[in-house]
Amino acid sequence: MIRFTPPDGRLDLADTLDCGQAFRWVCETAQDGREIWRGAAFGKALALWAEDGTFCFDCSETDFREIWFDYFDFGTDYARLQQEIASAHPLLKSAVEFAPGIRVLRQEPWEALCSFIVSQCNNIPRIKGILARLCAAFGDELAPNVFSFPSAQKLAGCSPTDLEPMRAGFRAKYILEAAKRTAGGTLDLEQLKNLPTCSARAILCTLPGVGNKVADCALLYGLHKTDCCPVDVWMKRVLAALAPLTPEDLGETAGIAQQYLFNYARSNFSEEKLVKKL
DNA sequence: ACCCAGGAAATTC
DNA sequence: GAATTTCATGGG
Repeated sequence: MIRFTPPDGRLDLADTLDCGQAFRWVCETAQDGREIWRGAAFGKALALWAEDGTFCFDCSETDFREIWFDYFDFGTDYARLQQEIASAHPLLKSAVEFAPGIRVLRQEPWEALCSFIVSQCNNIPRIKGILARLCAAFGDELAPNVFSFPSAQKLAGCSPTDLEPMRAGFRAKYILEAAKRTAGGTLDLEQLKNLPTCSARAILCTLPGVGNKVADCALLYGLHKTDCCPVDVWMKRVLAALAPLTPEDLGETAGIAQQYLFNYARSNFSEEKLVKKL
């Protein structure tokens, strides 16, 4: 078990693991009242919780160093980042102060792409359900009821009928096509890291069912292209309040600013209230 | 029956 | 090119 305190002091498990960037972390309240988060990435399961002002990672030291340190982006100074983001606009300052414990995770590229293909025209509880069923059916059980995300190779071998029980609806065919291209080498997600963001986005958008928004999410959450700023319905509303500021004005970390804004908007305002406030 | 959901793709102006 | 309509599924 590893005890770790982020050098920048920024980490809130609930805000980070359940703010719409990842869909597979689940919280369980233990008998002693601890809130334990369980999940998996890069083929490893993890349980973690807050305790005595620090964080406990139930994993080996090797896994912490090689996987989880980077997954939680602990190498980045979020205190400094937040200062810059907040200075750009009063609304951004409010958004950062509302949930300063959010960090943008460095997830697996393939899982991020699949997850946001599923997110299209869908709601968060159902996105979670579809992905949980997908992983339980085709992933490996790494710990009791904790599964790896199924590889592109594994899913490429599936038929639409195989995916029916996942209840992904019309998105199932998009998953299969993305899996086939990735498994077949036509699409190399790792190599997209080396390309400029706009080139990588253009390649992702050649996938059926992938438009700018899904591509931006895959780039931000899966390839950590922090200049990518996914704009969904909530962001469109918030951006109106930032005008004449645009995502491009937010610079190299626009994607991280976006995460604070998205969370702030969804947590605080009903649609009418937000529109009214603008 | 009706409405919506972290959109995409086609069509129109 | 920007604005719009259509498409598409499961769950409440």
